[in-house]
Amino acid sequence: MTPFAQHIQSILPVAEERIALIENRLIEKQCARKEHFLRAGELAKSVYFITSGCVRTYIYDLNGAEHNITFSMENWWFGDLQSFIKQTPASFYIQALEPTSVLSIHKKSWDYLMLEVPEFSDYTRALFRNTMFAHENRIVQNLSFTAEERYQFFLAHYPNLSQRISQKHIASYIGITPEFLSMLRSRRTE
Amino acid sequence: MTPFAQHIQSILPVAEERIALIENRLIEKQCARKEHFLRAGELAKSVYFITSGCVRTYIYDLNGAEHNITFSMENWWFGDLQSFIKQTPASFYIQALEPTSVLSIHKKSWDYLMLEVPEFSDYTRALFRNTMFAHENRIVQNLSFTAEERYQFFLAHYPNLSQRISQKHIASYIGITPEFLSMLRSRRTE
DNA sequence: ATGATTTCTTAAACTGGTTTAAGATTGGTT
DNA sequence: AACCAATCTTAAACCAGTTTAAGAAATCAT
Repeated sequence: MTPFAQHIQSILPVAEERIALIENRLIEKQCARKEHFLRAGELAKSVYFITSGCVRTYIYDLNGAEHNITFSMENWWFGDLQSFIKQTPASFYIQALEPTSVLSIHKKSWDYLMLEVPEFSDYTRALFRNTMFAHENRIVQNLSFTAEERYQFFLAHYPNLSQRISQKHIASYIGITPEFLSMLRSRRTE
Repeated sequence: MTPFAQHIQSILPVAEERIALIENRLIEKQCARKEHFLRAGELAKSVYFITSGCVRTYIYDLNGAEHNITFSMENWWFGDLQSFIKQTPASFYIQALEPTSVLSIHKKSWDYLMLEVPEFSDYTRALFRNTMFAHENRIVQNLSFTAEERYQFFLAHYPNLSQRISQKHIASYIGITPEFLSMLRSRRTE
């Protein structure tokens, strides 16, 4: 069984020949480190499932500073979903942090599967629900955790990622400067 | 047509007799100002659609300070969805800010409708997707906006709410103290 | 209406996190 | 191996937002 099929099975049980209907629509693609899958202003024509590597999704604020919104790694989907679903211009940049291999699905295939393969719409409903919960938890943390607590939570919940991603990017993700993160870390190990 | 039926129609087209199947499962309920629909630790047995009034969803942090996570008003659903869907203990408190009338749906009715009424599962998929997008936008704002920008965004996007809700609660929602919000406001009108 | 309670404002002292800057360390490229 | 660029660290000055406190204004209950 492919990693993608295993992933679907981990979310909800689907017969293998039905999974094949989905996999037929996926297209393999590679991106080198630092290459972009998407830039703000473009139209998101696909979303992507990572088979190896990792990416960051980020924006620029009004002062031109970058803010990392999400990291994604193996067996996660990524993409600018609002742009993809509504077919409006993207607000996110998405960049490979490592050489990254993905399975991409085009909007036309997505719409086809949503109509014709009920298992796919069940699967995406579960994905969206999980994402909604994850986002809700992150909002709660942003409102009620200190910088140090957000950093500890990140370490505890994404131990793999914290090895693979530079502190600069982690700092941006939890909403602090790299200098302050460096200070938090030295304070911890003293 | 009832306000609830109108609401569904505004999300996706559904035949009126199918909407009736959903409405049959809804139960009217009232809460006085300051009463709670739910408390952290309880099991969320229902979620609620507001026909009049408004509520706040909030948590306590480790220091015992409250943080408002969401406000909800007419034609919005509210509830601790993670508790409701997963049937785990709630992490949120939900309190009426005004005398509030709701239509509640019990978990058993929800599960029934999800299985037996495809229009309902389509409708909830759309709701979840919209909520996911709204949460994503809020995360972006929390990372990239200043307190003043978050306040201006709140005023622009929820003009009704900002009339009905105390500044203390708005301050908590945007993640600042009431004193600092008061200062921002006086600075603006100078 | 009246008093009691909660909310809002103002202001001074304070703190968590930023900015600036410069040096040390790591990593990528040839 | 050696260079160049990017990342990480440290530290001092700084600022956005908090804390504390006390008075003014609005809201609530009787």
